[in-house]
Amino acid sequence: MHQDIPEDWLHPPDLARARQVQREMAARVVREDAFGPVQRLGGADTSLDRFDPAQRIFAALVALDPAGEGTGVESQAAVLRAPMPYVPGFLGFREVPVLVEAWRRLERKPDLVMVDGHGASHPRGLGVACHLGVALDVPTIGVAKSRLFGHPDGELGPEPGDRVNLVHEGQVLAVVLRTRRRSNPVYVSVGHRISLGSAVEWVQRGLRGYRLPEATRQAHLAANAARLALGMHAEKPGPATEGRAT
DNA sequence: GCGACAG
DNA sequence: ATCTTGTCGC
Repeated sequence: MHQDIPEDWLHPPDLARARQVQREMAARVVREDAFGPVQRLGGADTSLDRFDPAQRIFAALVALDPAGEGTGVESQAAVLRAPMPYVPGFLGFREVPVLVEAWRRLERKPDLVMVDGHGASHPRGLGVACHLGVALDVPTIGVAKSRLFGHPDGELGPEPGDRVNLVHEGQVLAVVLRTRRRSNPVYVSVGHRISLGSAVEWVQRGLRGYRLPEATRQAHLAANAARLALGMHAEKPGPATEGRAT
């Protein structure tokens, strides 16, 4: 029922092709609200150990009740060998494949997903949040903890709720949002099938007293837990080292 | 040529 | 991204 994802969208042969893919996929990003009632809010994040000789990346996809106090409804994890090293601007090619695997394991798919990382606030308009959203054709929001591209419009106020636009050549790429007093801001951007205004609203609505919205916060904890749990098993160096989790 | 550079 | 307890400040 779900179309297959083009091979190059997940595993381009080289960086030149990857860059080309990003431009193609960026053209498919929908920056308007295109989703129904959010009965389940998703959170996506990955975890890894720099020194893992197996180069594994653990992913977690969690589903929460948007109105709940953070109680996760479902959580799925997956692990894959890193397709490529980390290169700023190409994070999607490292994280999306394993995130897609975790997504497929969810029994019931979230209606909107908050991804840890930038969305459209990216050099070519395809941060990991857009990448995942377009690949799955699912509504996503990018919630990053630091800047990648563009510059803050002005000075950010100290109060929770204060915000400034992240701009580049007159275009608004994201909203730099103060979610907590005395905490660094988060960068909220369009992932897919949502407007920037709605993205910011959802992030604010998803806050539960921490710097990050509960969805990505829980995803972070789950990805970490998956790594610590599954990471104990001795990995086998095989030709096709593709693992699973749950 | 020199910085900047999500996770 | 991750290694890590207590501790200083609001």
